[in-house]
Amino acid sequence: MSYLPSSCPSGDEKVLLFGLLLETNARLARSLGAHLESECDLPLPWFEVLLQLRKSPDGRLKMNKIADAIVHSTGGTTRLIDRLEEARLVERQLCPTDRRAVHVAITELGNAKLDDALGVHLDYLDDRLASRLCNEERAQLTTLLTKLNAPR
Amino acid sequence: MSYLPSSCPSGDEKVLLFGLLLETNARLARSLGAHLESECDLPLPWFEVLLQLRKSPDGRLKMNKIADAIVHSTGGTTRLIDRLEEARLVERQLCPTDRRAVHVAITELGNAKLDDALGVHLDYLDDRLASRLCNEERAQLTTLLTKLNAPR
DNA sequence: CGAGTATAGTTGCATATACAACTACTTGTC
DNA sequence: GACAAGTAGTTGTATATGCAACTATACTCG
Repeated sequence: MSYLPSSCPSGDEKVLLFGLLLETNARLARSLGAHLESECDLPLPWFEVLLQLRKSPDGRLKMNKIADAIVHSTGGTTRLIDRLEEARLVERQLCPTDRRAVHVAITELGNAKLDDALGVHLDYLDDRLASRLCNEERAQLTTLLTKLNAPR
Repeated sequence: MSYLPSSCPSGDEKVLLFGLLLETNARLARSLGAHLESECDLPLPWFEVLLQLRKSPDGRLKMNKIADAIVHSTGGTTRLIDRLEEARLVERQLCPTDRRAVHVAITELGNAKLDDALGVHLDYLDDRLASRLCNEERAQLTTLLTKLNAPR
């Protein structure tokens, strides 16, 4: 036995938009992850960490900043950084002003790996982003997502 | 020791847009998941399954359609449906025309749960979507994501 | 200064998911 | 109609992640 749709708005415009966002993101993340993994042997979360470190002015960030930037729990981030460190792509450093804190710094090997991965990523983006959205549309999307992402 | 950014384009416009998409999605999914979990005791993936079933004209879908719709592996979907079935929110049914296939149908209890969750979800969306993007912006976003999500 | 509170990070544990191998069934081809 | 190839779903196994409890350090206010 199955039951037919009730009157509740499963087809509501906002619900659909939200679902579309989840789905689009999941597909893109999955295909990028597969690319990076197969061509650079680099899991997507590792790539995200390296990218955040590169974006930071001195190539290092504290654990909690990384956790926030990549939207992981701090516990998960600890383990993720463990794995990156074991692969010599980053290293933990003492924070001179706060002995609780840890600086995570990208290594030379990490930078090389990231350069490699960025090459693959840019190709991927040309294929997957630029071929579907023109410059203006991408700018629009950036604006919209920025609004959506803004804290209240 | 740490190494400074190389010349490679970590700040490229497309790279940033992609990162913004990942981050926005992760934050939204996380906060919605927490809401649904705390207010309806319903994990987000369960909600996604129920929603897909509700959207289907007769309230049932085959395993592989579900897996595709929610962007999971088929193995992962098997276990997810196991859990939903154990909670009596869905049930597996024989497919009369293909004995390999399984129909997953939403139950009365599943429908009730979904109604409940949709209420919470709509409130969430008002707060989180509608307060940041006006109607026209949401329509724009839908268009852009649809293009981005389109198969090649 | 000392007690209480807040913050940074790690760890034990539970769980969700992916991947690959597998079974069962179906479809196409000769 | 039988064999080959393809498809639907499940299962074994490995792993990544979250949550909650914990340790260690820093801050605040009397």
